[in-house]
Amino acid sequence: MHKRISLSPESTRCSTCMLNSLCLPLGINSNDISKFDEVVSERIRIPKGETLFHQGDRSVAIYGIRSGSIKTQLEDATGQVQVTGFLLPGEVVGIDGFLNTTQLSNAIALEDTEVCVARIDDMDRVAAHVPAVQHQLRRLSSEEIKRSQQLVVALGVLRSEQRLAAFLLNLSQRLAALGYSPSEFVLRMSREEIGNYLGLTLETVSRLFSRFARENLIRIHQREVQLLDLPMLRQLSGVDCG
Amino acid sequence: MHKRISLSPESTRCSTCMLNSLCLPLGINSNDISKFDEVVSERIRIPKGETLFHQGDRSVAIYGIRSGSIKTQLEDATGQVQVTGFLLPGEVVGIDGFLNTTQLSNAIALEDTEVCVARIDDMDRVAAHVPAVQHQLRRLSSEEIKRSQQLVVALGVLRSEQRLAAFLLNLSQRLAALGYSPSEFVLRMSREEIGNYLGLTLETVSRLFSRFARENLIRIHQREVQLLDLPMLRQLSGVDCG
DNA sequence: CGTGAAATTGACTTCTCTCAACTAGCGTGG
DNA sequence: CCACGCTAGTTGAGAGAAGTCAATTTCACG
Repeated sequence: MHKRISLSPESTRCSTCMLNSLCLPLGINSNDISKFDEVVSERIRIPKGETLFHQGDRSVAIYGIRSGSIKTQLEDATGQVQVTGFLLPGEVVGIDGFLNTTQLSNAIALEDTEVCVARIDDMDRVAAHVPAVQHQLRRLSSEEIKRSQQLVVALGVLRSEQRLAAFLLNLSQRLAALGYSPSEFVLRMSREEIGNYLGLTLETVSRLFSRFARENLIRIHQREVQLLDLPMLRQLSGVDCG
Repeated sequence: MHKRISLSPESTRCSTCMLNSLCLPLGINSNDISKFDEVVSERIRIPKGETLFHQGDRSVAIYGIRSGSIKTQLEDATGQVQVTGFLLPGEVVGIDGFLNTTQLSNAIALEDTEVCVARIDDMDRVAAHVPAVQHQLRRLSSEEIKRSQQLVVALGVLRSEQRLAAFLLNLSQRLAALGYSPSEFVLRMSREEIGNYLGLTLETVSRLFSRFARENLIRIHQREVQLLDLPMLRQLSGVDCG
């Protein structure tokens, strides 16, 4: 199993975490936030490429990402992979499993990653008498469904270039929310992983990056991206145009 | 608004409904099932083509389908449509909205349909002191995520023929659970709606039906389908092959 | 500095869409 | 009851998008 870090009183807890306004305790006031300190008992370190949980595992917890990043993916019997999400710090992994008794997806670290563990039975116990926590679980479930539905729309109605543009914009926006540059970042995933997320081959992803660069929409060198023309990318993605 | 039918004591209630083992009260024992009679206060009739709720509406209830069928779809600003599901009797519509404060999708009747209304505040009130009901809501949320993820996989990794085969098999299985023939049924949706669900054009759907018929996998005449070769369809869908 | 994985690029194939013509079936009203 | 018109569905031809296979290139890492 992964390296577990028990949280001593002097460790960073939810109440003192920089990410608490984005992560598990989102929208919970400072009185109730301490309830999360009660629930989040430990952290786990997951080295790059290692699995946090497997599809089919009994669900024991949900995980707030403290640093690093995680991909979730579904695998069928034939070994075909559909990546269902790339999660960043402050985001929560394992909600789909929380609602079920077993995990629906695999969660794999894209880089060395640290996650805060909120055990399901602790969550349930606390939620029973803290409506804010209950509400939070519902919000997280709703987010999960929205994310999934967004992906359905991308795969169902967008063309490849629109999917990739929307993907870059989505990342940009989420990184901005974390205080990073919205226009310059490093992709933590390979072309193949992007392809498995967007329902495209790695070659198509690579060609599109090259084309976007040729059209001066982005600059890209390996995994370093710079978004040069956000308005044009937005228009291309077809998400907002009327 | 739609025709509302208040439920008098002698009306069919959850406790006496044929569908109760599939619908809202699934897996709830006969003691607790009467709690649903408390929650399900009325039924609504939705004529074919009419909308049960719109994307953006404040969520007030979840709906168990008593008869008929419903499609749910997302629409973006450009009017592009992604159908996210076709729901049959005994299935529950509006869970995504239940978790949110507003509806995420539109729900439209494919034929004259009757739904049982479980108001969210009633549900929450009852759930607070009936764990079985709470558990049930979680189960329904989980089902919703699974459904959505299944669609993601279909759109992301399956080819058109596999999508359509999987679609037919899925319908077949759900109809069988209702006691209908798994091999002979009537499609309640148009080719275009199937296309909008599977991320294909109506022409592609039509061509695939013709091809399946030519290959003696199915027989199809307008909306009447007969599945002639279930094993072959299963193999084609790629869902189970090793 | 060499090796291997990841990424790029090209040539070609295949799948799906688009546009268009045509057909079948259904409902309405004369 | 039939005729008309409308909608849904089918089919074909051609275009365009994305996939496949293969050859390089780049870069990270030992």
